[in-house]
Amino acid sequence: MSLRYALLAVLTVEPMTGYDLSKLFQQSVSHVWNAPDSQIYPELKRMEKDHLVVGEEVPWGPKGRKRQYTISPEGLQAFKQWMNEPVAYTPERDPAHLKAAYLEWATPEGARVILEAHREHFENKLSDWKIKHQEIESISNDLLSKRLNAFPTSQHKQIIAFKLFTYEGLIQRAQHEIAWARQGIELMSSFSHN
Amino acid sequence: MSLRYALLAVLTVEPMTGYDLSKLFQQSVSHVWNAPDSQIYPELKRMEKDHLVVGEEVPWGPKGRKRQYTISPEGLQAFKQWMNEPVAYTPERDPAHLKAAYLEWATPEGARVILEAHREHFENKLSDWKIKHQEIESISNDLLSKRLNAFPTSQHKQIIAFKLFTYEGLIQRAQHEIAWARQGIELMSSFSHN
DNA sequence: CTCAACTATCTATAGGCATAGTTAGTTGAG
DNA sequence: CTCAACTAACTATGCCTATAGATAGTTGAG
Repeated sequence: MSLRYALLAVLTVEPMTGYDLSKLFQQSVSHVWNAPDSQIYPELKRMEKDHLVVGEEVPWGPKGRKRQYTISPEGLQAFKQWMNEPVAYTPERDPAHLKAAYLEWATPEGARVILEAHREHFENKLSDWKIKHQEIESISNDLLSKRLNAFPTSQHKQIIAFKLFTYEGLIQRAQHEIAWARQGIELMSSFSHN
Repeated sequence: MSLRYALLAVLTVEPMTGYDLSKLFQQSVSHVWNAPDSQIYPELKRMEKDHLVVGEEVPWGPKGRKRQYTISPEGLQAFKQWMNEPVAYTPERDPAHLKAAYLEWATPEGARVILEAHREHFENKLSDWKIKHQEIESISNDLLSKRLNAFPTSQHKQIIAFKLFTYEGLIQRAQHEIAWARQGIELMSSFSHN
């Protein structure tokens, strides 16, 4: 159900088409909540049916048409309500730690590859999240600029602070995962050296 | 697809019924991979159809029957193969960080409640994971004892080391999440104090 | 003996999600 | 002018998962 609210969050900035939202998700929102377009289009339709957004056909070129979605007062209220509810935590389902618990079944090389891949995976994440953090700090992100413009200057500091806080959390998590993978690699070495 | 391998991992120790596996998941495996019984029973059937496990009806009391599953050579091979493949990372989908990025839409009290709940959620996890860690260290876990008995003593240190490594990672992650929530709570305070 | 708690298994339903297409119009470089 | 790249939107399929409930036998405390 979070997809719905992730979409509403973006639509608080300005009206957008499914395509716009899909691109935005690929570029930026997907760092915290990934969704392919095949999920976004039907969800927007459902949201329209539930009156959370208003869809409107707008021309695009001579013959083309596109559907632009605007958040409705009802949608804004639903979003605010969700924003004041505690997070719905999903049950633990961690493929990396599941596999780690049974590494004795892997060959030494296999275990090493798995741990190296873990490190690499989170090093990529780390670099993505650091870029996002930088973007927020320097307000070089288009969507953030627009968002800030819709709020009084007095609130800008807060809005930025929450986004930096979010990405700082992700950066720290990535660093933790990298450190953990390194521990595992060291553990492997300690086994092969005796 | 991880559920299948989580089940195989447990079945490497000894044959079990769906009920046994379901209880085990609730008590211990669910710390890394949660699954309700309604998922376990049909998955076991599918695994039997795929010849990864062999099901056998055994009597239970005077009239009762239960179905016990034994891992097959084919199942063991499939498990070992999975254990030598890199982890299949799922796309980012983090409800807590999604919400955190838009905390300016929550009321100050709402934001505080969300952050406190995050801290509490991971404090509960932390205590669960610490208990598991302790259990592994002292080998007071039944399943682990049985697992060790099936391996030569020379390998015990390694098997234990990997399990400790797994739970150490989870413990560190919980500590990171708790620290992050605290940072957020402090951030909230800094706003209300001026 | 009886009842509650537990063991054991399974069904149903609906939603979320991954993956892989399909169709049609637009735009800009060469 | 034409073609590739892009914009735009959607469909299909199947798996995975959440939640809820159904059914039947067993065991042990009192």
